[in-house]
Amino acid sequence: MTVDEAALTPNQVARRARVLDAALALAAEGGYDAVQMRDVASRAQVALGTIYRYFASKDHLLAECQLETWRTMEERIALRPLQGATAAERVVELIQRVMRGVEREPQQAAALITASSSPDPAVRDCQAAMIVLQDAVLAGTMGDLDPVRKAETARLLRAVWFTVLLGWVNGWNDLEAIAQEFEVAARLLLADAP
Amino acid sequence: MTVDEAALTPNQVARRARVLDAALALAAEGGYDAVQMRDVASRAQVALGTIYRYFASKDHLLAECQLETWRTMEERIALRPLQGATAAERVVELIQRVMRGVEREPQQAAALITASSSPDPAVRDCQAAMIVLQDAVLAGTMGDLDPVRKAETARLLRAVWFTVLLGWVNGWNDLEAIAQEFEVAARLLLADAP
DNA sequence: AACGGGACTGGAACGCGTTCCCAAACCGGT
DNA sequence: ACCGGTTTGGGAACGCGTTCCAGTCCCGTT
Repeated sequence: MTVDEAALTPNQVARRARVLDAALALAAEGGYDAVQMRDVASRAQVALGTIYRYFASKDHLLAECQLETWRTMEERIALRPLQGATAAERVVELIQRVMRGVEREPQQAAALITASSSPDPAVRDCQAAMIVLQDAVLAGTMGDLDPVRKAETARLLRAVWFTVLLGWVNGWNDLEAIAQEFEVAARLLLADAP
Repeated sequence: MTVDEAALTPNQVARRARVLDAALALAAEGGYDAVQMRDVASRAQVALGTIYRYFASKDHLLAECQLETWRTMEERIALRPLQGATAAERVVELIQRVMRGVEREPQQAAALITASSSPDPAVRDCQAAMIVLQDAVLAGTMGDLDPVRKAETARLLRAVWFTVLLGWVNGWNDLEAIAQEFEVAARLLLADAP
């Protein structure tokens, strides 16, 4: 099973990072299908089998990438907080900021989203971590509101967001529709929030 | 490419039905992974290549199954309408009825959900059809309300539903949590609806 | 009833994720 | 510097979705 366990030698840390970078690069170039494990291995200068010592599956590798990008996104949000006057405005602004990243590398974003909605059990922990992260960020932007309602609303908004993103990846709606649909949700759920 | 085009001979209709039945049976027994195209072929008494004349991919085959089950679900709803007094109650009742089917054949349901959230382009039409169906059923249960708001709310509820179902398939939440989460959404979105 | 073109069968073949194996390289402790 | 174990490299092998092919069957037309 994947080795991990905190205690990685510097070489191992570097290898792991090379693998993640290679996967991200291939995903950016050609999307999910272009991330082929043999190519990741050769681009990362690592043996194919070695990848599987760090990641349990292709989907796990990509989900780990996604988790990473989410973490940096969260930091960026913390550094430069959202400015909208109402909760609805701030939440919409949050989505817009994230969507800018998606527009920059659409194929990569689609690949990561595909992987992190995979039923592969190896992805579960990443999914759980991302859910916690997203709910926290969403709830964080909502100012002061009843904590219970804040948590509920965050979960609902995350559900809407996830669905429209997957809808985009799967080709039912375009990037514009994502923003619109999310705004509708924010309006309906946060009409009365400061 | 998949032959279809309405004009199927009786033999063809029967073959197609056998393939769908075989896929459903295998899915019920062992879930997504147990639906192996070679097994579907032999159980349906059809050559492997023939399946691909009717369905573009494994995911397409299963998504077509899912669409079928949704259609019959819709008919059943039409036959025995929902009884709750408020829109929120009816919507919750709707979900409960559907979830009863899921509980009866959990592995099958999980397999169909997995397939119909696949990025496989061959699945797109099925996804679009299911979205229309679900939105229509949801909007239909909501009594009289501003049509725009009804449509918006239906889309949001569908998003929540889809997300929690996928969460169940992927192992983040159990069947109980699905119902609860959906009830929260219905309460927040339909608090004031008759 | 004979004909011709599309559909079906059985099975081989291909692609890619994943697993396995063995020899070489690495790493912490002596 | 040496040793025993783990890890890595290189590459073959496996499983399953998908494609291809040659021969046979079905079905509407003449």
